[in-house]
Amino acid sequence: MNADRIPDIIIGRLPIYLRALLHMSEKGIQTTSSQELGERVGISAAQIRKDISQFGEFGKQGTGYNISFLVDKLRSILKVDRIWDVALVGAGDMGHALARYQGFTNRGFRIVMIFDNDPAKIGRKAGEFTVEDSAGMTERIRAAGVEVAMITVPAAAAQGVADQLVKAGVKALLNYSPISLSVPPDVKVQHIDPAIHLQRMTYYL
Amino acid sequence: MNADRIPDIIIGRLPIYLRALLHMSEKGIQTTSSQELGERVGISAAQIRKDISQFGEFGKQGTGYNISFLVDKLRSILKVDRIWDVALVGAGDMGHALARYQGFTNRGFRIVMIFDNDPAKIGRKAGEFTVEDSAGMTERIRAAGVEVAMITVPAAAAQGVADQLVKAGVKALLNYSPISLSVPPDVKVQHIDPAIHLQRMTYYL
DNA sequence: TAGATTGTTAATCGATTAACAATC
DNA sequence: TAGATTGTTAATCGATTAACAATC
Repeated sequence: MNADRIPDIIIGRLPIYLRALLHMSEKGIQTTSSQELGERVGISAAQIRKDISQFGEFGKQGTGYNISFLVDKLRSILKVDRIWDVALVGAGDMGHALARYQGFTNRGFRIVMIFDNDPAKIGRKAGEFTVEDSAGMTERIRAAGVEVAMITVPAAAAQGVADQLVKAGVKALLNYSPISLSVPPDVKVQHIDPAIHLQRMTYYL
Repeated sequence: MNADRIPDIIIGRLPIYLRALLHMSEKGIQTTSSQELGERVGISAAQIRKDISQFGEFGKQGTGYNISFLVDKLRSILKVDRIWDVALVGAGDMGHALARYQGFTNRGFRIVMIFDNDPAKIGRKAGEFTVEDSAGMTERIRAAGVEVAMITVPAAAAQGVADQLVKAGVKALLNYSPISLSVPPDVKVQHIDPAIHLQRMTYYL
C-alpha cells in the first residue's frame, strides 16, 4: 500500500486491467496471475503486480488474484462502482452512435441528456433521447449535477462548448473534436481523434 | 538529427503537433515558437524542441518555426504526405459514423471499403459506400493492397476479424471494440474505447 | 512438502526539464 | 545591435524490469 500520489500512467492502465478481468470473469474464469493478465493486455507481469500493489495486497502468493475480488477493488479505485450520468453535446453522426452505444452499461456510465444547437436536430430522437437545445445546456447540467460530458461538435465550436461545460460544473470531458481543448487544471480531458490514432501508426509502415 | 530509433512516445506526440500547426495555418498564422505551440497543446516548450530536433533542424533561432515548412516535415515523417486507403469492418452505428466522418480528409486517410457479415446490412449504403460481405474481405483487401483498417464489430467478433485482416496484409489496426487484440509484432494496433477513456478520469473526480 | 506466485527492493533504463551557447 | 528562440547538453526525475524473500 502506498499513500503517495499515484502516477497518471498507472491510473491509465487500471481500466485496461479491469476490462480484461471482466472479460475473463464473463468466461467463468475465477482466478488469474499477473503473468496471464499481462499476456492478455500486453503488459509485463512485473508491472501489473507493481501497479496493483500501489493500492493494497490484493493477491495471494502461489495462487494469484481472485478475479471478482480484484474487479471490485479496481471498480472502487476508479470510482466506477457507481453510475456516472453523462451529458453528450453534439447530435451528429458520432453523437448518435454514442447515444446508441451499448458499451457504457456495466462500466460505470449512462448518458442522460443530449444537446445540439441545430434547430433541425432539436426535438429529434437520438437513441432513446430527445435532443435538447444547447441554449439551456449550462443550467440543465448544473441542475442535474452532471460531472461527466462528451463533446462531438465540429472543431470550431468545441472550445466554446467546453467553456460552457466547465462553467456548468463538468469535471471530466471526453472530446471527439479534432482540436486541443484548454480547460482549468481541475478539469480532466481525454481526446479521441481517429486521424491522430492512425497517424501514430503510419510512421511505422 | 538523430539516426537512432525514435521512441514511440515521441512519435505519438507528432500528430498532436501537426494538428495544432494545421489549425494555426488555417488561421493564417505563418510562424510559431515552441513556447506558443506548447501552450496550445499542453506540452512544455523544451519537450517540443527536443521532439522536433530528433528529425532535423527545422527552426530558426530568434524567430521559431515556419509553420508550413514544419507541417510538411511532420507529414513526411509520419508518412501522411500521401493518402492511405483504409478498410472499415463493421457497419453498425460506429461504422456508419466513421464512414461519414469528414475528419480524415487532408490528414492522410480515406476509407475505401466497408464490410459486415450481417445479410441485413450487406448491399446497404454506409456513407457513400455499399457494405460488402465480409466473406470476401481477405481477398478484397489483399488485392487492393490496403494496409490500414478500422474495426467496429462487437467484442466477440473482433479478434477473429483482426486475424483475418492480418492475414490480408493489414499492418495498422484501429480497434473500436472493447477488447485487447493480439497481433504479430509487425502489426500496430491502437485502441479507442470511450468507457476506458472515461474511467481514466473518474479516479480524479 | 513442493511449486507457484505475490509484493517489494534495488538496479536499470528512459523521459523530461533546466540551462545556455549559438545564432538568426 | 539587442532581443528572441533554437538545438543540445547535463541534471533530474520517473518508470520499468529483474530478482528474490515471503508465503499461500
